[in-house]
Amino acid sequence: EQLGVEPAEEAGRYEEEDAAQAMERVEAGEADCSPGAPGPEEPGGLTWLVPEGSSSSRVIVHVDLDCFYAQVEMISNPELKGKPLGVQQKYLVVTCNYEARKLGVKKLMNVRDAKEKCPQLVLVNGEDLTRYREMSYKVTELLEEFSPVVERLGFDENFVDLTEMVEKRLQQLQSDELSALTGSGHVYNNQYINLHDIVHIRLLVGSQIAAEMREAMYNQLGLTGCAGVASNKLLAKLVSGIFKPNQQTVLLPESSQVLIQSLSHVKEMPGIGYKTAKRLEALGISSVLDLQTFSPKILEKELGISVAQRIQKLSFGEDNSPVTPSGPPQSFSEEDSFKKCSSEVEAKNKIEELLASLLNRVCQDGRKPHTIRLIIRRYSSENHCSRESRQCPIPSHVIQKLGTGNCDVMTPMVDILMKLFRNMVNVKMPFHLTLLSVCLCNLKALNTAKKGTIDYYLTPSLSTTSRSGKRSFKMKDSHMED
DNA sequence: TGGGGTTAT
DNA sequence: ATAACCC
Repeated sequence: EQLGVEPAEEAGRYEEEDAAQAMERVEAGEADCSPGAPGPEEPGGLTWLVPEGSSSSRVIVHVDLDCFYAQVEMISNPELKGKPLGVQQKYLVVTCNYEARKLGVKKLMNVRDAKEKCPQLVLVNGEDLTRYREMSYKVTELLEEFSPVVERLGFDENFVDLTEMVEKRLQQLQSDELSALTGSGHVYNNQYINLHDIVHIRLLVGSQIAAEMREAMYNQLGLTGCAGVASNKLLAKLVSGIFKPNQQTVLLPESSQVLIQSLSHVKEMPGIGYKTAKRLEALGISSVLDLQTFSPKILEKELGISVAQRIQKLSFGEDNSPVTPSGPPQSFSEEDSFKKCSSEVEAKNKIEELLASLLNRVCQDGRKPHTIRLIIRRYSSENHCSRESRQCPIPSHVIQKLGTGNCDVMTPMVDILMKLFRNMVNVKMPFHLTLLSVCLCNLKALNTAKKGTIDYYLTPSLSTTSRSGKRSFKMKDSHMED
């Protein structure tokens, strides 16, 4: 899968390969992409080519795992490998492996339709996300080893800013190695590579790193995926999907217009969602070119200056948003959907289940949530996706009990949740819910406050109760609650 | 459409 | 608290 050796029309062939074969191809590729650059004279490295970071352009990689849930299931149970496999949540096949896709199964397909299309389809239940979530974080952690700036997008996608790493590698590069420099994977649009162009060079080095990332994912975690390398997140994401599965593509700047113009509708642009696409449609905007050429003033008036300016820049392939390190999660939530819940007792039982799982997760995380939220969805024929929520601070005495083994923290928290429930739902009237969700958020690190510091005396658990067992002075409640 | 996530207002 | 976006 060395640059330049793969004509686009051959890409389909790789879908027949298994992951191991494809990986072997990656390693076995022959150098091919050098147009025969002149050997730079300076023996020390390439710093002469890069005048003090004059190139402000970035190198971003988007890493996208192939049918992630299905891959995790096949690792859990290798007997599933080679069979058409779907992952089921309720009555939906939320994702499936490539065997199943070949037989006509699509993502988010109804189980009935899928079974009709593909009677041999093997289904596994994927409503419990625990193993997917754990594997997802292993991937992110692996990528963080390459460079700490990793942004998660869902469970199966990550952005990594490779700019600094590429700079370092270029400084290490001996000048005579430049003429032999080769990227890895496909070049979008089969574009000609100019090794005199520092931007090309940097992106090629980015593609080498991307290949190393995919290799590490396969060797260490057994996972395959795609990667896209480009100068910003939008383009990296768009280009990562060009050759699938288990392949990678680099976008050189001269082809960015070809890439974005290849989208058949503005809705395909990441950042333009369902609502915005509908509003654009009402303005007669459906293609990327429509959006590029639309009056900015009118667009600002219709969508607000923020959205208008952002999406119009996106339509030109411009995206200056940084890769924001995700770090640990901001919230933990568990939800369950169902046909009907119409009694308080029923709701309480479901809420207890959700909360019990959450408490395990939050306990493992180590940080403590300071806010709890209950979310419901009411039955209604039209507005299906609308949800309502109520949240409140978790009392500090409950926070302190979190993670302390046999202490019953369920009872006070269920009491809080049921108050939130009755605040949203008039239980004296008939009701019909189709979803319940509990979210623990506003996570704060454990007390690292040291004795003798201000923090120590302002930290209720340390300065009042835990030292002597009795309060040495009284804290104001307002300091102890959120 | 499921079972998650994020940020902006 | 909701609305938009992402998977």
